[in-house]
Amino acid sequence: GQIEIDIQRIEILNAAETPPFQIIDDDVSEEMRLRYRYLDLRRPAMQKNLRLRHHVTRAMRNYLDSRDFIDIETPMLTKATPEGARDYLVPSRTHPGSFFALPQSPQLFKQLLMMSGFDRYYQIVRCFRDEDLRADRQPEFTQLDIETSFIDEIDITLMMEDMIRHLFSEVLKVALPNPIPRMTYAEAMRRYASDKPDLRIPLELIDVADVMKSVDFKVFAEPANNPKGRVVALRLPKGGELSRKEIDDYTAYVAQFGAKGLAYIKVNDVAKGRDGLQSPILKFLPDAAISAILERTGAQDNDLIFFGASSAKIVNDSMGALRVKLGHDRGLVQEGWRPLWVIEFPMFEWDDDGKRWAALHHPFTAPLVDDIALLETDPGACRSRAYDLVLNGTEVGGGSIRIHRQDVQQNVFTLLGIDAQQQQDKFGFLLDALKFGAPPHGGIAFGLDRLVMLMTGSASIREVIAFPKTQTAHCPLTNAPTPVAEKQLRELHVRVREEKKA
RNA sequence: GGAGUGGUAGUUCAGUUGGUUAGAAUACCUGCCUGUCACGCAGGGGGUCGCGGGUUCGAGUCCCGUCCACUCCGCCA
Repeated sequence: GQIEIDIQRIEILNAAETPPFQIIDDDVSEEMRLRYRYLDLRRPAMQKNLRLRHHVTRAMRNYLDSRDFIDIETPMLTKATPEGARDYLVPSRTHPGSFFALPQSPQLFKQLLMMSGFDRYYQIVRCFRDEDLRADRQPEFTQLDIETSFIDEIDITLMMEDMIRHLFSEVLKVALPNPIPRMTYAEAMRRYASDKPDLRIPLELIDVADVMKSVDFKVFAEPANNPKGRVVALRLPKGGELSRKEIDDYTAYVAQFGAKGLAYIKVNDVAKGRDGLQSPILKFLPDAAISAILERTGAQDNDLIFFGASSAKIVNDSMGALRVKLGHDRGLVQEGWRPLWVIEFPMFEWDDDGKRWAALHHPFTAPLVDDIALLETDPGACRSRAYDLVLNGTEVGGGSIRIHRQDVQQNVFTLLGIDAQQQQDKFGFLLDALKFGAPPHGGIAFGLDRLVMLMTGSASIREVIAFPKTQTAHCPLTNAPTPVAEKQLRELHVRVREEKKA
């Protein structure tokens, strides 16, 4: 009611129908919002999100341009890769029976550009992965893709964190830590059971396998004595307030990560030792184990101590997730921005289904110089020159120094179970290029959608993408994907199986 | 592929142990009011209770299947 308009003349440029929902109201279902996305985008919150996204990409370009990076485009129609995510395929009209793949990332092209002498490349580029969706995963997403030559992991991460600080300072007027702290993968897994720890949550896991080795409780003793097992304690301050139902709900929560149960000890009066505790598992634990647990966790009156005991994978998956859930449920998440570099990832992880080693990052990642000998002797212990940038528990970027020597690249391919013939078929062009004086190089890719999601305080990347897809990778606005005319399919030499037709 | 939550008027939702004609708010339509600005007043229209099947004398409600949306697991080099 602050502006009064005295109308002299009125001309109707276009009549508007009543919208299907009240645009200013926030409480419309997401289904409706996506179906009428063009109306939804009128809302101030969405206008703000997309403008902030623009400010972020502008600040990225300004920063990189001032440091002599150049923006080079790479193909959208490219080659299907044997590893990694499922590809989106595009049939070729001119090559019957052959298909392009949309890029999962411009990884190999940007490495080739290093071999071409473009020693500072960047691109804000769409990537495609035909995998199931999540709140922070869309089948097409945007990344800031970067590659540089003659640089090591220290220098590139320092430059990149400087860029991220620049973004936050320019766009949000927020000063991020300088330097951004670094933590090895091993330490992150040990303390947080996660390779992307949310440092805002002041809860840590404590290893207790050593005191559980001889307890008369198989659930703890078996993994405590198994080299692939892990036994941890997680102290929840004031956790004594939890009801039986809440504890049952957490047990169900960890079950989805494969945990068979969730043991706990309620600490009523720590000064009384065993008598001050309450737990179904107390009878299995000798006094030495109990005092070690209380001491190491720093237990205080009215705390609850949870236990995870199983294979290291299940313990890490379940207790790492429980730590985050408890942090949110109990209001323990601290305010602010807690970026973190996670470094020295393992090169490989064992793929139980395929019975082979799989690249943790990607097959072009260089091994840590000190660990090169382990490639031959103990691949599982070999660390890589990979680094991830984690922000408040979300992976916002990841990269590595790459392999620039053909023989090392071939060795890694072989270790990954890619035989000589496949190496030539799938990556022959890379192996050839590495012969002609490939410089040492490395790079990183930041997930633009996730970064902007965090910067806008959004719960999903759909809030920062103008026209996102639903969980079934469907677009409610255009109804894509749709069947196509038989004529179109014939031109593409594609036949659709009858039972799959609508 | 799996687990969970939800699907009822244009929209957002309520709907009890299965029981008469499925409600509210808002939006919409008509009339009145005319210094309103979330106007107000009076009246009105509007429902395949996601879809299909079953149980029952009777289903929005119970059972089975299925589709859609969301969250998560698997998956995401």
